[in-house]
Amino acid sequence: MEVDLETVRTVVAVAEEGQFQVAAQELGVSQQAVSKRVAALEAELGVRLFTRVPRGARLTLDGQAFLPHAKAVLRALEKATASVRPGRRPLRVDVMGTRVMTAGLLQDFHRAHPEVALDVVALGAAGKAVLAAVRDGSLDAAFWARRIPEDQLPPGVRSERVVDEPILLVTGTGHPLAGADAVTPADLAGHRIRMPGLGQGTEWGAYYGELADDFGLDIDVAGPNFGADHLLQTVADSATVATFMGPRTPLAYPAGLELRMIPVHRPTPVYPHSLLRRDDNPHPGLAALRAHLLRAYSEPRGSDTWVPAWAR
Amino acid sequence: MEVDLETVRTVVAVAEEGQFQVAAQELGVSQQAVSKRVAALEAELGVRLFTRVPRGARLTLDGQAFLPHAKAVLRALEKATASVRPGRRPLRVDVMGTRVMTAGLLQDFHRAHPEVALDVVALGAAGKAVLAAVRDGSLDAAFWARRIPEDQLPPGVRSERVVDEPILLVTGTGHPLAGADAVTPADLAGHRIRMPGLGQGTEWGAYYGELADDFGLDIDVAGPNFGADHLLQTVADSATVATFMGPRTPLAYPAGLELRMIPVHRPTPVYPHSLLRRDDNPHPGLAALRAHLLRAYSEPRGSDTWVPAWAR
DNA sequence: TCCTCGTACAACCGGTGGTTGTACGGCGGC
DNA sequence: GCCGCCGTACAACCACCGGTTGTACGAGGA
Repeated sequence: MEVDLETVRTVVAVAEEGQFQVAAQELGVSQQAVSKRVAALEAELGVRLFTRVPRGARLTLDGQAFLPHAKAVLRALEKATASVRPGRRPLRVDVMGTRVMTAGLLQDFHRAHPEVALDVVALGAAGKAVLAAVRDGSLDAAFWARRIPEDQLPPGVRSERVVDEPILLVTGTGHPLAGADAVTPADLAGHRIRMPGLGQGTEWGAYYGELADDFGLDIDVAGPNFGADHLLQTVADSATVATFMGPRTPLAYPAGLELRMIPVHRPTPVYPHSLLRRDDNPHPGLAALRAHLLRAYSEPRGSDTWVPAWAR
Repeated sequence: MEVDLETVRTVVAVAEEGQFQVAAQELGVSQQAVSKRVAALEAELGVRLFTRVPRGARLTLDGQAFLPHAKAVLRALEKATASVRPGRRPLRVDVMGTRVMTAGLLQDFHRAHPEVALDVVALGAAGKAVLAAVRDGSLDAAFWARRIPEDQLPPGVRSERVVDEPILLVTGTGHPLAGADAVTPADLAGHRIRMPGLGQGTEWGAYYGELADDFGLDIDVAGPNFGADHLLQTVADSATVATFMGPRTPLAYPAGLELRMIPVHRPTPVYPHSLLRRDDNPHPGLAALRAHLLRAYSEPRGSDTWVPAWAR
C-alpha cells in the first residue's frame, strides 16, 4: 500500500472543511492537487470516500468509517515525533561504578535544575565499554577521569575535564591530625588511610594507588568494604585510621558522630572528573549539565594541585 | 513535518533486522536508499535514532523511545485501510418508508446470506432524496418502484427491476370470496379493500390508487393506520372488508386468527421492486443482494401481470 | 437562461527519492 | 600485524511522482 501521510492529512482536511478548495488553501496547495490526492487514495483503497456535490464534497459511508482511523494515524504520528523531542527523555548519565563522589555532583545539578529528569546509572563497566555506550547512544553522558588524546576518541565523542574536585581528609577526634586546619600530602606519610572497596582495577583504586606512591602514603584500597557508615564509624572511633572524601559527597552519616574534615593542600590532590558525551547529542539537559559543572566548579583549578599521571 | 510512511517502515525494519542491508533487501530497495531515508528522518527529528556499528546498526535511547510509536503509526494505518475493506461495513439499504413488503425480501436475503451484515433503514424520504442518498454514498442501495429512463438517473447510479412481487388478497372466513382458489382483479369490484396509512403521495399509495382506477376497485388508502395487527383483526372479523399483502410479508399475526390468503390472477398485479445502487459500489454484500433477488424471484415475470403505468 | 461556484481532466515541469559507483572504517582470519 | 570482508556514507546521475497552470463540465441560484 502506498498511502502517504500528506494524503491522509488531505482527506481529514477535506472532510472537515467540506470542500476541496478550502482544504487546498488550508494545506497550501492547489485545488487540483487535493483532487488528485483524494482520487489516488480512493483508487488505492478501492472505495469512494467523498461524494462530489455542487457545493463541495461530503463523506460517503466508507469515508465516515475511514475518517476516525485517519485521524488516529495522524495522532500516532504526532506522538511519535513528540516522543523524541529533545528533553522528553530522562538524561541518562553513568557515574562509572563509584557513585560516591560523582553522585554528589549530580545531586548538586539536580537541585539547580530540577526540570531535567535524570536517569543515573552505574554500569560498573570498564572505560572502553562506557566509551562505546556513549558513542552508540545508550548513554547520554558519563563521568570518568581518564584523559585520552582527542584523536583516540571515537569520532563524535568528546571528553572534557569539567570538575577538579579536591579531596578532604576525614579523621576521628582522637587522630593526631584532628586539630590541623589543613594538611599537606607529605604530612600524611606514616598514617594509615583506608579506602575500602577500591580494587586496583578501578579508576579510583588507581587514583589512590598513585597518590600513595607519589607521596609515600599508606593507603589501603584493597580491604573489604562494609559500607560508608561502617567506614566512618571506624574512623570516628580510631586514633590512627583516616580516610578521604569528596567535599560534596552526599553522606547522611549517623548523627553525633564526631569527625574532622580537613582540607589537603600544597599540593591539593584533586580528582579530575571528565564528562564524556557525543558532541551531536541535542538533549538540552546535557548542555545544562555541562554548563552547570563548568560554572559551579571552576574554583580550585589552580596550579598547586595534584592529579595522577594518567590524567595529565 | 515531512515524515513519510515509507521511512517509518524503514526505521522499523532496520531496528528489527539490526542492519541497513538486510532491511534494504527486505524492503526491496538499495542499502543506500535505506541509509538516506534514515538520515533524513534523523535530520527531521533532530536526534540520532541508530548508532552505526561495524556489524550493522543499533537503536539509540531516542531510537528505543521512538520505535514503539513508529509501530503504532503503522498499526493505525493498517486499521485505517482495513476499515474500508469492502464488506467490512454493514450494507445500508433503504426500503422507502414502507417496510412491509420489502422487509420480507430482505429477510429472505438475510436467511440466505447471514454473513452479510445489514443496516436496514427507512428514510421515509421522497424518491429524489433517496436517489441523492444513493448517489452520494450514504446509502448502498434502495428499493423503489419507479421506472426512470437511464439517461435521467445521475451518472453512476443504476436502477434495475429485480423483483415482481405478486400481491395476495387477504379476507376473513366470512368474506364472500373466502372460498375462492384465486380471484381476478375484476372479481374485486364492489368489495371494500382497506390499505390504511398509504397517502396518495407515497409510492404504495399511488400503486393502489392506479390499481383501483384500472379495475374499478374500492381501495381506501387514506384511512387511519392503527397497525397491521389491527388491520388483520378487522379483516378477520369482517365479511366485507379485505386487504392486500405481499406473499413474503413478515407478519406474526395473532395465533388463532382465521384468515384466507388468495392469489390474484388474470392479470396478477405485481409490485415491481427496483434496486437502486451505484454501479461502482464495490461492497460484496451489494452484489450478493442483487444476485439473490434476481435468482430467487425470477418466477412470475410472465406477460399476464399488471403494473402501474408509471412503472412500465 | 445565464452566471457563479466547485471539481475533474490534460499537459507540462521541477524536485524528491531512487540507482550505481565508490570511499572509508572496523573487526576477524591467516 | 596485515589484509580482506563486511557494512555504512557520500557523490553523481536520472526517472518518475506530485505539483502547477489552464480548461472543461455540471449543478444550483438569481
